[in-house]
Amino acid sequence: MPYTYDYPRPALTVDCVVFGLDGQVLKLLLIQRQLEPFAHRWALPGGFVQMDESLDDAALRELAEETGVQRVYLEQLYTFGELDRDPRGRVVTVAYYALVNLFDHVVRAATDAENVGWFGLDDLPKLAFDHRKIIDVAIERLRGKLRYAPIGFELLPKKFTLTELQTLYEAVLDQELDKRNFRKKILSMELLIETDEVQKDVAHRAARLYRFDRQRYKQLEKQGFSFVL
Amino acid sequence: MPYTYDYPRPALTVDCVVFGLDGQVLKLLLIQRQLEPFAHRWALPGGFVQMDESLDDAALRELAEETGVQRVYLEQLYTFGELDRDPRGRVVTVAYYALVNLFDHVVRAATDAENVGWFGLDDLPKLAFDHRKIIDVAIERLRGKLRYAPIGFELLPKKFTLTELQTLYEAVLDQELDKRNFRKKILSMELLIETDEVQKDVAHRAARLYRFDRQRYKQLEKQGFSFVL
DNA sequence: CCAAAAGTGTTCACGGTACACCCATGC
DNA sequence: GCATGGGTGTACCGTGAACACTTTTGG
Repeated sequence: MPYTYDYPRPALTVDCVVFGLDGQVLKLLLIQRQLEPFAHRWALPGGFVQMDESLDDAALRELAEETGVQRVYLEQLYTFGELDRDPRGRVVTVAYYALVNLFDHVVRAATDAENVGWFGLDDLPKLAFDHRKIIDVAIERLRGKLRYAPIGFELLPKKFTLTELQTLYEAVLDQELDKRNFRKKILSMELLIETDEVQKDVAHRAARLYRFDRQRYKQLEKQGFSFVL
Repeated sequence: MPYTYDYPRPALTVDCVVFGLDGQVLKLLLIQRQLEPFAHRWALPGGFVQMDESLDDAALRELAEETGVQRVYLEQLYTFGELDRDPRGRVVTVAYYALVNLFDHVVRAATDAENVGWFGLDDLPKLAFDHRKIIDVAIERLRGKLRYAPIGFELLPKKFTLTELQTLYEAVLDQELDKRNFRKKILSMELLIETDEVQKDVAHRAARLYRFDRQRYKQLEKQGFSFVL
């Protein structure tokens, strides 16, 4: 036990709230804990920050280790430091949220996770620690940010239809949107590239596929443009 | 050295970016460090998180101890955890930002601060650690939030004139606003209470004083109202 | 009576919203 | 040919933006 300090230090962890879109439904990626405390309880993927990695790196590492999810949009959410949030003692956690296309990521449990799974927001199991609270903060942040930043695209495949995009907005914001107005608005921003492909294997007229023009967004952003939907 | 752990732990600090309005100018509260590293260099008030206090409490305590500032609007900003941000080793800091009315707070240096002072944003001294970067993030956040939340009032005295309010917005957002439109907009929200007092000791027509109706805002907020200016 | 800032109304353009029908495709 | 979702245009209204003059007060 070679690690001694002049003053006591809280332990530092990271936790990840991973959102994924499953068709029409927004889901969350949870792991089932193998170890105490809260063994067998579902929880956010996360773990201790190591000395040789930044916080962002720690979040990415834990996510990959415990769930197999890699290369995701990740953003810091909030740092939770209440005194009683972990029965083992003082643990401060830096929470992140991530957005992924659910079908791009085959999840698999590993290290100290005995199981991994996607859960609908209205169907969450009982959670370890204060993870329920962290999730609530993440949902609030996602809702707030979706309208003012082009982050919804992270939840979709690279090529998507306008209806998929609209459905995503409706799912996250939990309100219906007018199809014509939605299309006019999003197309008028000129941030979507119309591909020459259409949907396959649908039992009706196939919809056109679009890509998000990230380059163009970055450029417009520099010129003071701000995304609003 | 009685504090021993199985694994190494980063040290955990809090730092506060305190904004204060000095007439027309937005200023920042800095302390001059007494101790190494960066002795005599200017820095954000802050310090180590203790085991028996939450992060918020730590921020408030450090602020009071080092600068004498108390009872402020305080909000968590971001957590900085790069590997090389402190020459003493791995230190993660949870940054906060605070808004105060500069004239309400007589600052005084104490504990490990050898000096305290207000600095205009365009007139900041060379800063310790990555504090310059933290400040940049705080400014960006303040600008972003000012238009979508009624936090500007925290920078003003309890009773203020509409011109003072407008000047504050102009100072923070760094853009001129039309007087008539500004007044129409802010008054139409019905969040200001017109007092029966006017300015004193001015060499021209005295302006009416207003108060922000916090009660009413909280109520409207519950009903889905959102502040936009 | 002059300087300085307070206070106030109207017009115009644009963007958000509401709304309904035809089109293409697979079965 | 029919069911299913894809795709489109227009009218109205409200809000944001532009803009200039009168009023009050102290010195």
